Amino acid sequence: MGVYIQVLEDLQSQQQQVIPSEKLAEKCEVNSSQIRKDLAYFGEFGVRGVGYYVTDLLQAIKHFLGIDRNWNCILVGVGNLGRALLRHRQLPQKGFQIRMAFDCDPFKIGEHVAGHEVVCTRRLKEKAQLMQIDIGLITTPPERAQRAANHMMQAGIKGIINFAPTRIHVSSDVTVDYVDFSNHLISMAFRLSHP
Amino acid sequence: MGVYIQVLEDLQSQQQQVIPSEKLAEKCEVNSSQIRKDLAYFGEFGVRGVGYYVTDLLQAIKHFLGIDRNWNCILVGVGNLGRALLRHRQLPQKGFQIRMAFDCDPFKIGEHVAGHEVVCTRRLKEKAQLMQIDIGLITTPPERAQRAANHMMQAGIKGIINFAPTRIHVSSDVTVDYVDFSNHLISMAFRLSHP
DNA sequence: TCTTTCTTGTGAAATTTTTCTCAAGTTCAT
DNA sequence: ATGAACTTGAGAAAAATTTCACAAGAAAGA
Repeated sequence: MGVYIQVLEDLQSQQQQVIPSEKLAEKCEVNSSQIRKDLAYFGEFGVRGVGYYVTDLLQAIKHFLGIDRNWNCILVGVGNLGRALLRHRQLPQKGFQIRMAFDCDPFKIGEHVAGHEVVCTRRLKEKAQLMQIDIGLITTPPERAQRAANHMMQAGIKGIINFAPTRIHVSSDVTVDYVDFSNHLISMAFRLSHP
Repeated sequence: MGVYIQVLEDLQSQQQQVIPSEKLAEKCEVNSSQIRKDLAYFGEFGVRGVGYYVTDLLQAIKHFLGIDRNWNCILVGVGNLGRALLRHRQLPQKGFQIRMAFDCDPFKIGEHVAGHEVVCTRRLKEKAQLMQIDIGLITTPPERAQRAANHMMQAGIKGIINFAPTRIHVSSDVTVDYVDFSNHLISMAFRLSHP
């Protein structure tokens, strides 16, 4: 689904107004029926004999996905990955604002990264409750991930993205998503060794 | 599949010798039949009435996935994400060694990041061919991703992982994998807005 | 040895996802 | 107008994935 946005924004910046599912499929490297099914899922946006109006479609997809608004995020764990995310320009561009950064290392507390002061993780609840935070990003080492998740839950955060390579346990009203690049390398290793 | 490794390594470090699919399923948050199907796919590793021997299983999985060896990688694009990957300790630990780092920015060339000298991207072919490089990581801005891919193909690299948010075109003997965190944030936004 | 309790591996069933196909709507040249 | 060329939306078919259900093997106590 994210691919559609990527490709459509590209088309938009190239001033292309309309695109048929066949061409869009080519660019996204998927089957065109797939695209038509997906797009038909949230309304009739195509025009028969013509195709899809890029701008309208993009807006509709974004609305459907819930990214036609801003989302407040916080990050726990200011290591290499944490810093990369804090500095990543693409996230705010897509409506995901990292509002605060936390770490429990006294050497990091007080430091500034990409305009964010690093705050002690213990103060997460106190700080995060002042603002309505939607999403928490965990970029700690694996042994600290669960504690970070606990702090987030105490602050009422309902969506957690865990970049640490470990499972975490959360109450049933919290959604967790796991991200681990090593998986991509592993999958590549597998594909290269089974030609 | 990567989850299995994560959980099994955890069990191994806890000295647990045997685990039944039911318990493993719990920890991986998947169905136990699923696990048994997956594990049976590359041989009969379980023992009926007992379960799976953690160490043997782990070794078998790693062999099957092709990660019981080292893989030589290079990276193009020494930005925030590139630096995070270069410094990431987990990758070499799992057998993925980033051997060289390239960038086309004259200010970055010559700089050292986590023990890697940053080299001009134009010298990629010349440099990479000295060593047998298996996997190329693209962490450039999107507009430079295709060029990076071209350099990699010229150096005979058959596996590319593209972290840049754009599609790239490669010859049919090259495998590409796309990685984009914004997708995880988008998917989270979707789940939070459809409770 | 026999019985009870576990737990795997796997065929069958159920479910989900992907692809095929085509009627119906749109555009454009004539 | 009319016909030819396109393209969507959606039902049907096909393929892939996930789950169920249970025979058969293993362990342990009586």
